[in-house]
Amino acid sequence: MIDIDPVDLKILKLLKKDGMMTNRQIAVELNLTTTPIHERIKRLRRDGFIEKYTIELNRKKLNKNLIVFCNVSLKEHAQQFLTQFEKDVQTVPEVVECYCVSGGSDFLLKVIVSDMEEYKDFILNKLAAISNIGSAQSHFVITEAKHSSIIGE
Amino acid sequence: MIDIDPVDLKILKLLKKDGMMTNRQIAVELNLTTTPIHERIKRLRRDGFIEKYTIELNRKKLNKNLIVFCNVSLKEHAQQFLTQFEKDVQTVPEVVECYCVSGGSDFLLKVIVSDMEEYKDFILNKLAAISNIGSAQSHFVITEAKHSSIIGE
DNA sequence: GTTTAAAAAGAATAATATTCTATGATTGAT
DNA sequence: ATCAATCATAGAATATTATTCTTTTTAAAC
Repeated sequence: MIDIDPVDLKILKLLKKDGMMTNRQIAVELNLTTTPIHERIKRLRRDGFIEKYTIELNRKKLNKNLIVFCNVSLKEHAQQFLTQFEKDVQTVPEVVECYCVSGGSDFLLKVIVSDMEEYKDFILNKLAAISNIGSAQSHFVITEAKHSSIIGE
Repeated sequence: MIDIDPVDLKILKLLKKDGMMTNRQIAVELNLTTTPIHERIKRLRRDGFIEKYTIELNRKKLNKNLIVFCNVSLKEHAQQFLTQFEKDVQTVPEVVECYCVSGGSDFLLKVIVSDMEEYKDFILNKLAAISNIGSAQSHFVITEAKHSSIIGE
């Protein structure tokens, strides 16, 4: 696994900010021509540094205005139960992220819904439907104060 | 604020999966021609449903293999202290996300670093340097079991 | 100083986006 | 029921951009 150089890092930062930047725009920004930019991006994609191109959606416009972090503990902790929970959680669209964590609980879920009523439905009909749930503690997001990337802002 | 129709939603899902899909590819997928696809995407961008085009990076390749959720409580809770903390946290690159939450603590931070040593440095030299910190409790991510979008998988 | 390899430049071609105009369908009013 | 108006889509022409190939420059090693 070879490392990336400062030029690669600058390209990644620019594409993170705007994935539609043309090779020419990037080239101007970095005082290069389009060819090396094109070759570098090709390599960064081939080697997996860039996993994919995607879009960022506006939660509010799509009527998903409530974020809740939910700490879940299981009753049984044998491996089969842990992996079963991870499997079950895949099928619940409200659960956007799921982490197996150390500390107070077994899993941390990031849940995104439209409002409190939909969250109630999630807890009562989706989460409770999963077997082996011991306890669940909800932390409602009041403000999303920061949302950045692993490479700078 | 007008609503989006099922065709718009399908376009958003396709672009979420692959932001580099050409209008023609999307058109073939949805049994349309390139023009309506182009017009719809232009509208979805203009109206803010699509916030931006971007790339997804590979954490491990970039040597960011440790995710930690950190519950932070402040000593003082007057508004000025809350907003000051939110401001301070912006300058710390290791903090990728920051939420003001209800429940046990004031803030939930998502921290991404290369390893435990870098996390130690974050706690001792970055977080502790911020004023008004009452307590901080770390939850280390063992497994990232799910990572999806607000529109389906 | 010469050789070698890597990176970048330049130019030509292929693919795509973008715009303009035209057609068909739907809606609302008379 | 008919007409006008609006909207979504289609088709075609143009402008951008990506991509590839070849050449030139740069840097390092001997």
